[in-house]
Amino acid sequence: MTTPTTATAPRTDSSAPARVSADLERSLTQVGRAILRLEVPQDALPDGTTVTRTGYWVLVRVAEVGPARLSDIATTVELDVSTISRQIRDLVAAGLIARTPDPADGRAALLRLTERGTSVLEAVSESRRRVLARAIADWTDEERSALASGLLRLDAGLHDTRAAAGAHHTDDTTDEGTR
Amino acid sequence: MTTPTTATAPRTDSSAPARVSADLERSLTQVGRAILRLEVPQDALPDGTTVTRTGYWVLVRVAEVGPARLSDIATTVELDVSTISRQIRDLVAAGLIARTPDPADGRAALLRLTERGTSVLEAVSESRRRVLARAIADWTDEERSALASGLLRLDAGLHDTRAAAGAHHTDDTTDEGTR
DNA sequence: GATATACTTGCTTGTAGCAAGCACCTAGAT
DNA sequence: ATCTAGGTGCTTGCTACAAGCAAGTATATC
Repeated sequence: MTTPTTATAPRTDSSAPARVSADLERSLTQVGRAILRLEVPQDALPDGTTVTRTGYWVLVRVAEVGPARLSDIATTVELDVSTISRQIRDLVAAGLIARTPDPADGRAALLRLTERGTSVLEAVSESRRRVLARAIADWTDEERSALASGLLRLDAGLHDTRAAAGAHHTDDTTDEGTR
Repeated sequence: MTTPTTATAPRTDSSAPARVSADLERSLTQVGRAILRLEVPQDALPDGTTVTRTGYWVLVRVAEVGPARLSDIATTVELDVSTISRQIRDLVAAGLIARTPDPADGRAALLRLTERGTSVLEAVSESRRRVLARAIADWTDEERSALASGLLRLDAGLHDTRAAAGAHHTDDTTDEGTR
């Protein structure tokens, strides 16, 4: 890292842009792993409830997109329907999500958080925010919001990139399969 | 930790710090998922080689910490030795990592990248950087390096936080098990 | 009735931790 | 110097979660 930016590129072209790009790749990967691993402090949950990492993320999205069908949720979280199907199955069993038949389509069901789901989601988010808060305790407010907005923007960019790739090719470029 | 808590009640927040904190949690989780999912474009690899997400990350770290023992690598990537053991096993089988007996300790082996490992690592990083580059194509250099340094700093903070937690309790707080 | 869509389920692969085991290393007691 | 006890480095068996693809079922739509 270090990114001292001092002495603007003493070396050659491999300088600023390339290094920043490498730093980004490196730090994003690292932070990404750290964040994902940090997920879902179980002690923030009531009694016998258990929420997995992906389960948490699904709760977040269901809360955001309101009553929605399973396939819509799959789209917003960018995971396969089958993955979401199982997640929802478990969350429904845990009483965190309610499914009501879609009046407009007998095949589909509308999903929404239950009250319990809402409070569990809030508890988990709160707990995660606390962990995060500790990690950025000595930052200034500007630094924090700069990072937050940078990330939101990056996310949007990644999303667009992927959408564009999908549109052209339908295919892959790093798709998931990893097979 | 000097909670900002500018007067405002903890509940019904919407005050700047609280919102930034929520934005961060939200965007980090999202970007983290996106990044992890993006890993390892297989078409960037030579012939029949396959590298998994975690495998890539292990390569990165082995390259960084030079010839090192398995347990050291496990420490730097913050994963269980058993997980690393299997990853290394596969990477050795793929010819990307070489293990030589540690002259100082008959139980251990020193791990380092092979030439092939180095070039595979480079190819994958390069490819990932390209994807990333597309997502931030219209950013200014300042914005890019601001994000990169913010992330590096955040990562350091998370790392410290975790270290501190571990020191106190040995415990877990969200460890992996999620059982 | 034929085709398309919404969801589920079976299978496979990868990720990850814990626990138990084996091989080797280090020290202390004899 | 030797043997034995305990510690350390790594591997392996087991479990659980995560996620995609493919095939199936049920419902919609034409």
